[in-house]
Amino acid sequence: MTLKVHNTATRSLQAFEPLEAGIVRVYGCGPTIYNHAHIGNFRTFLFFDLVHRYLDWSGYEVRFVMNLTDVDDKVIESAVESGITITEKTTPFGEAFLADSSTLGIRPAESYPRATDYIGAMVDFVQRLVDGGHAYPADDGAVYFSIASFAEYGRLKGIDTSTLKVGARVSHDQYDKEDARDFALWKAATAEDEQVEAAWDSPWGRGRPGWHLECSVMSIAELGETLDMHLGGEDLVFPHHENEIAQSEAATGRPFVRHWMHGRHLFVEGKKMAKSLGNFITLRELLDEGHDPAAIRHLLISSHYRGDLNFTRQGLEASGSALQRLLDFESRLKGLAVDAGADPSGLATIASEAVESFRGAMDNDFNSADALAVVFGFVSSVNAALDAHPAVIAADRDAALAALHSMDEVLGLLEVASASRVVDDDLAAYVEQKIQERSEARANRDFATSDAIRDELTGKGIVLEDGPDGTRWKVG
RNA sequence: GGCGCCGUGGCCAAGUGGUAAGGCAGAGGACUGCAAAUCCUUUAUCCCCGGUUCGAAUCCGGGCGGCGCCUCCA
Repeated sequence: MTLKVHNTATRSLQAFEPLEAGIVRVYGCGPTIYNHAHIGNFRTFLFFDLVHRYLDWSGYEVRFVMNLTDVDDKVIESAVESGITITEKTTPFGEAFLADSSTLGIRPAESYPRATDYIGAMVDFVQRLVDGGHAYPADDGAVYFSIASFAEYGRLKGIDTSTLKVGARVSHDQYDKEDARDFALWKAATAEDEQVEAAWDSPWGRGRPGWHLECSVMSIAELGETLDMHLGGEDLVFPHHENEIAQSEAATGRPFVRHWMHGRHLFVEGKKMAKSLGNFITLRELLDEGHDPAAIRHLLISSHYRGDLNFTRQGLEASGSALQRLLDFESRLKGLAVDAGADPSGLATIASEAVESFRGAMDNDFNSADALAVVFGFVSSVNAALDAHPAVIAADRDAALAALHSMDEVLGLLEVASASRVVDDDLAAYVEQKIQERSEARANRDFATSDAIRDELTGKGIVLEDGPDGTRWKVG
């Protein structure tokens, strides 16, 4: 059993092996924080989370770093419009992003470096490239990376850069590049940059870093010159990651990334999510509509990260139902009566087989869809076994519960669901008391009273389930 | 124009050579005072046409349909 991951650079599955045994260095390309992240962004970040959690679950020491881009064209433009500095613009959105991530159960990264905290390192990096003949200052005050100096350029995307339709969609007339394909490492500051405090001193005058530069500099600073994994959305393959490889390897002379992994973009109601289509959906909107964050998490990980995923309200409802099945199952196990003299139920075997199947699914390039199927197959098997064996020994019950929770350490579904379903003690006590009253009524076959109590609780969002061992309740 | 992806039951979605996981929804039954939860049964020759093979959803060729990147973008 070994973990196999899809590497964009080779377009094939490769056995994963970290550079340093037992430790995995992962860098994820994070969001640009000039507005709220949308659920498409979160599909990608949930993919990162699956990688993060599964590597951890597999026993690796995971060093996971994700940047927050706080200076680039969009940030500056947005700050100018708002009449504030880039820091004033990005600080609240950075906080909102981390809060949203937490709501979805995304595990915190080891650190979230921001570009503006690494300006000095970026200047040094650019200088290093200039000194090495891989970059040149131009008359327009910018410093460009010379693609001609890096023979491997285009390898990641698998393109021959000479065939690029240069200038087809972007005017290059305004730049003083030696080669139209060259990209900016450092840009000269404009009046607007100065206005929003997005300009710094450098050997080439006042300016600011180019977008591609930050990831190289920060990942190397935080994790070293060679990363085990570098994650991002599919849109970043070219030119962003291609440029990162060029500048990083040109500067260090070492392989930059061992495994490039890219997640597919989310669709919404059958269409690409785009501002022009007006179909951007933020997490906050969905929560305001009353959707459960755990159901959102379920939907966003219910398809393999490299496959298509069309986000629909209907699908979200289905995910909510699926999640409820999981919660009911957990509740059934927790409330299970144990009997030291019970016959063998086979639960321990079912549990260990499920965990192994789960491992197999996740080892296959983090196939969360398959892993989810394993979990639900496990649920069915155990439910059937429990129907056949009303009482089990404690070890069997504990094995089943442990397996469920172990798999959930990776999927994070029950974890998120329980976090959003905390019931205050007063309500819990009230419900317990009502259930007691209802039990007495039922014992007297006073079903009118019994049903009245149940209806009242239903009105409060409490669902009752009568079983042989008493009445269970849950937040519906 | 270049590079690439996808087309599996009503909906969603696994499955890369041996005769189709899982979720949701639907139907029938069991259980229940009635429910809920659960269980059982039930719904697919995998877009089409050829080819390779003892055998293909899975490989090859062609076609039809949908889509992505090549530009800031998760």
